[in-house]
Amino acid sequence: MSSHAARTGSGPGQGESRQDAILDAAERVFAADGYQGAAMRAIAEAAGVAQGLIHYHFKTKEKLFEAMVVRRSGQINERRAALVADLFAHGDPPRLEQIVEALFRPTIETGLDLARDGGAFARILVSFANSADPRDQRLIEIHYDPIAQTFIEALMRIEPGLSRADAVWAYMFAIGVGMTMMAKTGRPKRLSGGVCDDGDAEAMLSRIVPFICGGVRALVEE
Amino acid sequence: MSSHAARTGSGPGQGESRQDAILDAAERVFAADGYQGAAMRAIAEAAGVAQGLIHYHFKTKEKLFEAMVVRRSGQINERRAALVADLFAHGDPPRLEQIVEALFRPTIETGLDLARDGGAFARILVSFANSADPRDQRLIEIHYDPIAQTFIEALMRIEPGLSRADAVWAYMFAIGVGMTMMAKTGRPKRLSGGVCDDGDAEAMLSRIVPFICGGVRALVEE
DNA sequence: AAATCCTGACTGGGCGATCAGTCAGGATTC
DNA sequence: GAATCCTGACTGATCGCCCAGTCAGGATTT
Repeated sequence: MSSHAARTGSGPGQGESRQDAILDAAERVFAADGYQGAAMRAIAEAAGVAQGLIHYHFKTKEKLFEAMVVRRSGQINERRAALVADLFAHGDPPRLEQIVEALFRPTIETGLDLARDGGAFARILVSFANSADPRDQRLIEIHYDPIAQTFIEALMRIEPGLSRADAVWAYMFAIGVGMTMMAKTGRPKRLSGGVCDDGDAEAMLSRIVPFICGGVRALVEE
Repeated sequence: MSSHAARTGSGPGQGESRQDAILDAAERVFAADGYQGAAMRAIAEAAGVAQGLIHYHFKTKEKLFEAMVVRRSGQINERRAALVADLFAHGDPPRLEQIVEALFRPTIETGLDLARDGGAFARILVSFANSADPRDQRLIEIHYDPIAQTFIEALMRIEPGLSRADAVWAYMFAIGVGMTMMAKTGRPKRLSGGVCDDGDAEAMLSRIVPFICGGVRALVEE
């Protein structure tokens, strides 16, 4: 019964390959248990494959993690870049609010519309974006610094009063605020007696966007 | 050479006890390797004690971690509460900027003036404050939610236009921005070509405070 | 001498990684 | 067209290592 099928053609796969199943499982287990806490055995079980197969395809735990990051960050950052490019493609310059929205929407939508992981990748992103570990920072540098520069330049373009240093800080702070949304700790609900829900991405965005824009404009005025 | 001395008095220790040495070492190792990645052996070695002694004093790894959190969060949050109380003790209401500064200064000063750990606890705080793990959230709830409520109420007092929900979000976002400072990833330096330094807490605070205040005021105006 | 502090050897278990071997099916040979 | 060869996907048992935690007993304090 456990057919070897899935990848029907001979060329580049179509349909859900076993490799994709492993990456999906890795996303869930890494999100739930952290990098160190995630066991290759647990990932194999979640993917419904033998543990050996993960090593066959990805060689090591570290490379599996990187492959997982590459897949999702590629999807998300291509979408982000496209949104920003669109905003500047037309005659009139975009509003700051639109830039900030372009920064976050792809992340939450990629986390949500796949649905099978419930924002698992976002949680992984939170923990390793904040890591000082050189291994994690290398991944950030390769896969996230380029899109960061795109946004930093976008900020400078529409807010000419912003120095490059200010724009870098503004970007970092914006990401920090976004972490609040992606971490999904449940703390806002606790602190507010149930009113605030960090599971409702849309409601959060409607607060995050004005908050960040207000912060950026305050830096401009300094 | 390796005297067993250290604790000179008889009662509750004065001077650096072995327990404190273990907690200091735990702070450094947990910060460097994460909770799962930190080995009791490594902590024992860093503290210069036998591994068995850690279990003698703290019983389990989890309880050691909690003891470490309790010690520092106690120091930091008492200072934070005192600062906020001071701000409201006098006739005229404080400025929003002063509240935000009271929120962060104790954390960076407790992280820095002990100097022996170079902000190790701040980094631990970042990783477990963002954790969705119930074990971590329980610690946050017990040791950080009360002071959070204090700040949320302070925000509402000086910005009457802020609803409770807005104040909770504002607090969460502020903490998110503060994470940027505490994580010390080195990313700002990379993104800015060396101009921005997340190791310079004073320089960061001078940007963080206006950014957050601008964000809060933007929420008020909505 | 009682109590507390402390050590270092030890244990069982879980870890990442390895590897010999199975299997399906495409290519090659006759 | 059938026997052979070959390859890439996959399994499950296994390895050596390191982990948190234990414990018997030595050292030190009171």
